[in-house]
Amino acid sequence: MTEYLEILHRSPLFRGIEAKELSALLDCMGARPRRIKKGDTVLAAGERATHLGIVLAGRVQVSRLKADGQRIVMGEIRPGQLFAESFACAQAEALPVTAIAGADGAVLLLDSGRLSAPCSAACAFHGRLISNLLSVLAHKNLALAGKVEILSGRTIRERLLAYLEDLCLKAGKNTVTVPFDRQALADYLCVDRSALSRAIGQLREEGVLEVDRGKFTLKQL
Amino acid sequence: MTEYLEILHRSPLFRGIEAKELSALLDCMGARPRRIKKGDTVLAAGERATHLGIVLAGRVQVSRLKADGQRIVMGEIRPGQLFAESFACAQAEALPVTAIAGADGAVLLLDSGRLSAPCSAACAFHGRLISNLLSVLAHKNLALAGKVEILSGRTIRERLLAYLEDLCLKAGKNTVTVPFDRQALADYLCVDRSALSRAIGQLREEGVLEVDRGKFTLKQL
DNA sequence: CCTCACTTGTTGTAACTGCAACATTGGGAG
DNA sequence: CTCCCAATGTTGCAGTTACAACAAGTGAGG
Repeated sequence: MTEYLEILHRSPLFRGIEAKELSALLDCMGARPRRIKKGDTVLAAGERATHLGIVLAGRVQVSRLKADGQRIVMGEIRPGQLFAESFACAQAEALPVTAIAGADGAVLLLDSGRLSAPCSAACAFHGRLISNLLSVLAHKNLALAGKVEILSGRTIRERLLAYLEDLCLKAGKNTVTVPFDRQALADYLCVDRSALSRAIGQLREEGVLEVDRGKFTLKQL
Repeated sequence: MTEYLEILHRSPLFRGIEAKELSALLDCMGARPRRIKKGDTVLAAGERATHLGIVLAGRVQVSRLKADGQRIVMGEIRPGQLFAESFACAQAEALPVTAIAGADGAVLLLDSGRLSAPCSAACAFHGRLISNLLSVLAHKNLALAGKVEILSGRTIRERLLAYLEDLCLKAGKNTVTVPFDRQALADYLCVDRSALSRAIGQLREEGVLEVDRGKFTLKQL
C-alpha cells in the first residue's frame, strides 16, 4: 500500500488530507489495493454498485455493452482518478458498465457506504472527503457533457476532430497520443471502425492530420 | 415564497429537511424566487457559474450552442429539479450552457458558495444538504450516461426508439408525452429535424409507433 | 526466419442522413 | 369565421455511413 500513498495523496478525492492521516483513513475504510493485469475485469456489469474504484497504476477502461452487442467506450481512467463513483453514490441496483484493465497495474476499491457513513476515528476528515467527492462528481459531469458534445457531431470527421481538439487543448500542444486502439476509438466515438479508418485517411490526405499509430498531430488549429 | 415551500420540500436537494427548518435555511442563503415567462433566459452561456437553479414551477430547457451554430438540447428540468449544479459545484469559469424557460413559472437561484460554506445558523442541516447534493450529482451523472447511450445509436430510428423506450420505462406505460417540439427533439437527439420527421413517418407506417402531436405510443415493446 | 494472431487499412454497396425547398397543418388573434 | 404564422410533414439529392469481406501491416514467440 505504501508504494501508492503518493498517488492517493495526489488524487482529487484526498485533496487537503495529509499523507499520514490518509494512511489511517484507508485502514479505517478497510481499503486494500488489488493488482490487475491487462484484460482483467475489475468491475463487471450487473454487479451491485457498492464500490467505487481508484486507479493506482496502469489504466482502466470503462465501457458499456448495449443489448444489440454494440460496445460504448465511456472513457479511460488514469492513476489517481476514480471510476464507477456515480453508480456507487447513486446506489444503483446494478452496475451498467464494465471496467477492464487496459494495462497491468493496481486499483483500490472503496465501499461507498463506509465512505459516506460517519466514522468515529476519521470524522475530522470526513467532511473533507465528501466535499472532495462532490467536486469529483461535478467534474465528471463536465466530462460527460463534453462527451455529449463530441457525439453531437454529425459526421465521423466532426466527432474525431472535436475529440482531438479537446485532447490537444487539455495537453496544451497539437500532438497527442490517443489512449485507445482503433476499435476502442471507434467505440468511443460511437462509429464504425472501418469508416473511422476511412475518415482518418481522408483527413491525412487533406493535410489536416498527421498520424503515426496512436499519435495524432493536428496541422491546423 | 411560501407557495413554493411544498415543491422545495419535495426537491431531492432538501430531502430530510423539515419544512419549517427549510424556511430558515432559505432565508439564511438569501434565496429569492424569480418569476419567469416562456422564452426568458434564466442563465446565459458565458456567465460565471456561481449559482445553481431549482425549478419551482413551469419548466426550464438547458441547451448548448456549438461554434458552428448547431444547438444541443441537454434536457428539460421540471419543478423540484436542479440545473447548472455541476457547473456551480465545479466552479466553472464560464457557463457552457443556456437555460431558457419552456413555460411560465418560477425558479430559485442559489449561490453555490453559500451552499457549501459553513453557516453558523443552519449548520445542523448543512451536512444533510451536501449529502443530498452529492446524490443529485450522482443521479445527474446517470442521466448523462443515459443520454450518451441514446446518442450512441447510429441511426435516427435507433436514437428515437431508445429515447422513447427510456421514457416509457420511467413512466411505466407505453404512451408518453415528449416535452419537446419537433425541432427541440431533433436537437436533443442531435439529428436533422426533417430527417427525424421522416423516421417518425416510417415507424408509424410500420406500425411500430403511434403519434399524436407530442404523444407517442410504442406498439411493441 | 517463419508462423500465427491481432490490429489496421481498403473497398464496394445499400442504406441513411443532412440540407434545402416546398406543402400542409393547426391554433390563436382579430 | 377568416387570416396568419409557426410548427410539422414531404421530397429530391448529394454526401456520408454501416456493414461485410478482404488485404496489408505488426509484433510476439518458436
